[in-house]
Amino acid sequence: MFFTDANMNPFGFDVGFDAHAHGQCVADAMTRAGVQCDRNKLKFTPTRRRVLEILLAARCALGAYDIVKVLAADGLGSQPPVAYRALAFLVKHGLAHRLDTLNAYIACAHLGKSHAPVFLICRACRLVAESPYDPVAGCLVGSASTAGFRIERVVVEAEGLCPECQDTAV
Amino acid sequence: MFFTDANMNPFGFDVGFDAHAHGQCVADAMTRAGVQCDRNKLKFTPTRRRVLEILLAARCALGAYDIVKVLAADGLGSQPPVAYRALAFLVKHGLAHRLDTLNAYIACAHLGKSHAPVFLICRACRLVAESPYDPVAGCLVGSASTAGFRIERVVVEAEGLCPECQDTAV
DNA sequence: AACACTTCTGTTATAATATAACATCTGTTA
DNA sequence: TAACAGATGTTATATTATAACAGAAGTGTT
Repeated sequence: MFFTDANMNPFGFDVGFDAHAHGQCVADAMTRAGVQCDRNKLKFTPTRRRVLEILLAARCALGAYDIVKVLAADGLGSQPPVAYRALAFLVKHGLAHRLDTLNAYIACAHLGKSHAPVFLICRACRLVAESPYDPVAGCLVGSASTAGFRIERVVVEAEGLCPECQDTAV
Repeated sequence: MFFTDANMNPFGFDVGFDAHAHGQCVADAMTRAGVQCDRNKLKFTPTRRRVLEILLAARCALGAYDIVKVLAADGLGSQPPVAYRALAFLVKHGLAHRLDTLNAYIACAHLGKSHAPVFLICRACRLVAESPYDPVAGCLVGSASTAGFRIERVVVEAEGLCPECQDTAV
């Protein structure tokens, strides 16, 4: 796993689901997601549930078509729009994130907290560490708005190798 | 244009080619690119030249297939790999950048200086401001390496509206 | 219950982005 | 000149994403 200190590093990165009973962790996250949807009067439908479950279980970034395959195997819709719609819902409501540098999706590791996330992405195993606070965005927003630019979204993604992959990967 | 103070804001963003004789500016940038290629023993072939010229002239982010269309009109290769190869060359050697949030490409606004760029991207007009220094990366790299993660590349892209587009765009 | 309304689902088709693979050409160097 | 590395041209295909429309399911109103 990435970090030893209670799964956190000083910067606040959190791998989310590692070095523990993962099944329980997924279940907990699903419960929290359900509560959050209820509170916000969002419909946590079977497809949306299942897609979040798939992302949580995977622990690493999945492409939309990876999701399509699993859904099809499950007997849920087997066409791309089914997965894309569920992913759009999850991303819109902060239950998952899209990684623009990978064209991939990952479950949110900080459910419930509003945040502009920062990612560390291992290019070998695709494991992703997510930090909930974004020092960059803060800095950028102030500076850009001084210049008259109105920032709506900041993407910060760092690619590299996680400790596990540094020996084996090229 | 974005910034009034000599085309720079306090953060260092630079739109590169605005509010001036753009043709001359493109020509200058092409010359600098040529010099840089010579110095590094890189082959600045006609297709590569032309693609950089197209990006410089456009001033905003272009998709690979925008390039393909122009190349085809020029009688240079008309198939996608022609454009992708030239873009790969330009990006690899720092003459252009890829914007991962847009799947688009833009000429480098800071030729010759090695830099990990930060972008402000207007989602309406696709004009892009580029900062050559990356305070984020510095911060991230230190923190991530403490955690054992080896960062190889950091992507920082802020999307929003430039001053020109804030009134007209939704 | 019947209705209008909105949202979600299922499906077909297609758009947009990107690369694999291979033959050929070109310049450089031994 | 032969051998090599790298650049180009071309065909085909992979990968990622969305448009469009019909139908089903929930919600609220009369």
